Amino acid sequence: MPHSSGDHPPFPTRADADTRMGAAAVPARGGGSGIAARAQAAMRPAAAPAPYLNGLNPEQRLAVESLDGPVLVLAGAGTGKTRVLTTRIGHILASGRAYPSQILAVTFTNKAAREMKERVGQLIGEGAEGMPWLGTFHSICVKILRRHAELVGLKSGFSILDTDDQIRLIKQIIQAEGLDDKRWTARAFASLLDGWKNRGLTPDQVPEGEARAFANGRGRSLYEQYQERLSILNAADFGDLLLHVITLFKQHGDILKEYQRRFAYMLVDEYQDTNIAQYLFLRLLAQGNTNICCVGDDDQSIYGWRGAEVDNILRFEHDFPGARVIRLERNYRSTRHILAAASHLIAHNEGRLGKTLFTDVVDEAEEDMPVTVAAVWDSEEEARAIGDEVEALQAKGHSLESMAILVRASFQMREFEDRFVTLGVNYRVIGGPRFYERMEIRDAMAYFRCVVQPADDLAFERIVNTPKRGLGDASLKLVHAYARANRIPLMQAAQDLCHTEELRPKARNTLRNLLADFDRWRDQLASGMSHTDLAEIVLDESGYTEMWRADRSAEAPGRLDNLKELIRSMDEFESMTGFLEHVSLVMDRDGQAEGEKISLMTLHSAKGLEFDTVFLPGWEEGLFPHQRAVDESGRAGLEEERRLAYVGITRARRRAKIWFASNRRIHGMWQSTIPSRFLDELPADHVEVQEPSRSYGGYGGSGYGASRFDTSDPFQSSYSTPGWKRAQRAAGSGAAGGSGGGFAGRMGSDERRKTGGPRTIEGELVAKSVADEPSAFNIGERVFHLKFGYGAITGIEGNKLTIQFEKAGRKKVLDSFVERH
DNA sequence: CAGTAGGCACTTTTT
DNA sequence: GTGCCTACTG
Repeated sequence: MPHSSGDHPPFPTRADADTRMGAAAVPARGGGSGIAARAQAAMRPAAAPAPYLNGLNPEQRLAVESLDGPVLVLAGAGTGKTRVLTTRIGHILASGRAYPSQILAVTFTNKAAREMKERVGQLIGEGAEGMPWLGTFHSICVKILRRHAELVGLKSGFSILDTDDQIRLIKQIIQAEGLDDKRWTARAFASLLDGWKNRGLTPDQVPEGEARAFANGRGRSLYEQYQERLSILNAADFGDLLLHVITLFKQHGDILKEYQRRFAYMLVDEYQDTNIAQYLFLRLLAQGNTNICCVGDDDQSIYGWRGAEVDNILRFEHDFPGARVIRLERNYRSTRHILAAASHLIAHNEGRLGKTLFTDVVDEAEEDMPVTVAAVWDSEEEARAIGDEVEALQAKGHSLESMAILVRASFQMREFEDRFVTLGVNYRVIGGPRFYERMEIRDAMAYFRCVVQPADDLAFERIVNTPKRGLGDASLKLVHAYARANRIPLMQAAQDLCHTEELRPKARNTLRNLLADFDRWRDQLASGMSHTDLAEIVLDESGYTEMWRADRSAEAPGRLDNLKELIRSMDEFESMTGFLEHVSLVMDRDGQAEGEKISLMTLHSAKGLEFDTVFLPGWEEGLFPHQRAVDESGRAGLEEERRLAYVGITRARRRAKIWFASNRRIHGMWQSTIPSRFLDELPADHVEVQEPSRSYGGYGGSGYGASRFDTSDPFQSSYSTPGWKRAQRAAGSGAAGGSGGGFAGRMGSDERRKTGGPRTIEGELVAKSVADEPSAFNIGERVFHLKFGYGAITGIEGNKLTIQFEKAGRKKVLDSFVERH
């Protein structure tokens, strides 16, 4: 369908209005009933161009209308990506090209799936139910697998293991192999396994070298045993959901063909986050039908560490011959300063497709604010200063909802929480442990699983002695051995053992009672009791609720609340089984929106969100970019950190405020830090360096730190002057003053550490936390420390010193941060 | 078998 | 500094 350039306004006002109005912490919603009505109108036969296309800019429109063949939409931050996706679906439907059931639309998270469902629903004017194949990779794969489970060695009712179950299962296998489970931890193997599955590797496909590297060459055999156990348990882990489908497609061409035929159009959101397995899945389907549209932003790929392959998006044109690449570069979210800062920063990455974002967004209410960078003495002052700014903005009438603090690592959150509690500022932490990952919820779920699936060994193990019933290791070992010997589920083994003399009478009795309980609950469920009532009965009669009621700890009441909430949420499901399936796939819970609050989260969980004001604390070498990312992944790691910085800045609509501290407590020890290299990479024209506040120097301005600090770090003193960039570069090549640690070659090559010598790669600035040599200091020596001043050494462990400071009290510090006096 | 003390490690997180 | 896991002891 040819499109003329005259039938839409040059500047799409709708999306613009959306970003301007929304103060809420959610992506701008597109359209309302108006669009729905227009979409419906569009479905009537008419010669006029479909009205739902009206608000789109030329590139967006092209992306919506290029329906045939592979399309890659490179959508920069804030360029209306979701809108394109949903409108494209609407367009496919409205133009009568396919039925809703013929469209495969995959997202990464349940949240994204939900949002898309909602928006498509609005667009086409009907409930979300019309799109059975809109969902996450995992939920779609489960749907496919349930139909063909037998072909991959499962039964259709297979259960899905969560990470917890997975770890416990691996631990059992490692122990059964007689391996040292401290040297070869279950956690380590789990992540190895995860990596393999992310790459679509079945046990026989794991490269020899990698398989050998674990447990003295037994990696492959462990993987095989693990899969065998899963098959016996009739269970699959998250990785399997994709892997099994890939195997299924590869081994059964007829089935693959069926799905290729079924999916007339395929859409993929956040393509830069796909891993190899997901890529293979798409690739197999796209072999029969090339109408695949992937939307993503290579600059926002921040999940490489969990298997995402930026390469998937970088290689798209190669992988899908004849692909059309459409760039969305008009940004509807941020002011020019924010966009310029982000673009300039990300331009330092090499491995990218390259986009040039531009914007017309202006903040009329205030003068166009440059991105600000502010220096503070330590993390405490950072929290104090940001708290002050939050209150100042609030006083000017800005809502807390429009602000967010984005940190690199969750340990940074605590100080802000403390500060907000003190100030009485309402805050909300986004991310963190999910509802269904809480201990009490998992325990409760395990009870339910045992009722529904008597063969669910992992669930049974979890609750057999929770609450404490006196069924300890000894008794459990017997049950285990018996179950394994007879290849039967644990519960059945327990049943059998109750009729023998092997168990101690007390344990036997307890066990018999527990099994009788489960039998009774099963009967009740079978005889028509509602699953919510049963759930309540199970938790009460098992003594589980009582356990928490009797618990005196602070969390106990909250846990009881969570259990109530769990039971309440079961109402929405038809059966216990339906509920369990939902929970294993949808591990999140929305809600908690009440009240006006500032949001506190990691940079990772901020992706996809936007706020008027974004605070970005902790821009220091070692923390951001994180030392470990650089150490473990070299240049690639650094580039991913930079993308994270890009994501952080581009979350801001109006104000982006960056902070760095000169001192931070890491692993319980105070360390001097220097500003992040990312600060160097911001364009001076769009950045304003804030003068250090009066409190700079900490300790009530006693001054002993500040004066010393100024002279000891050339970069610091010059940061607030126009020549700050040059000054910092000078600091890079010259002496690093007393701030400790070698400062070798900022932005060096990505070569791994040279053999021998101290670790000084890529501007290693965080001192080593392990001692290579005995400390040069002695107990009793008088020393000087930048942050704490003078003190005497009272203890030494390697390079860690315990010092009694004259003003600051007793602290543990690294020896490289003090000097003799 | 259960409660407690010392040891260790500690980025990011979805399904 | 703190939380979590393990090993020891009552």
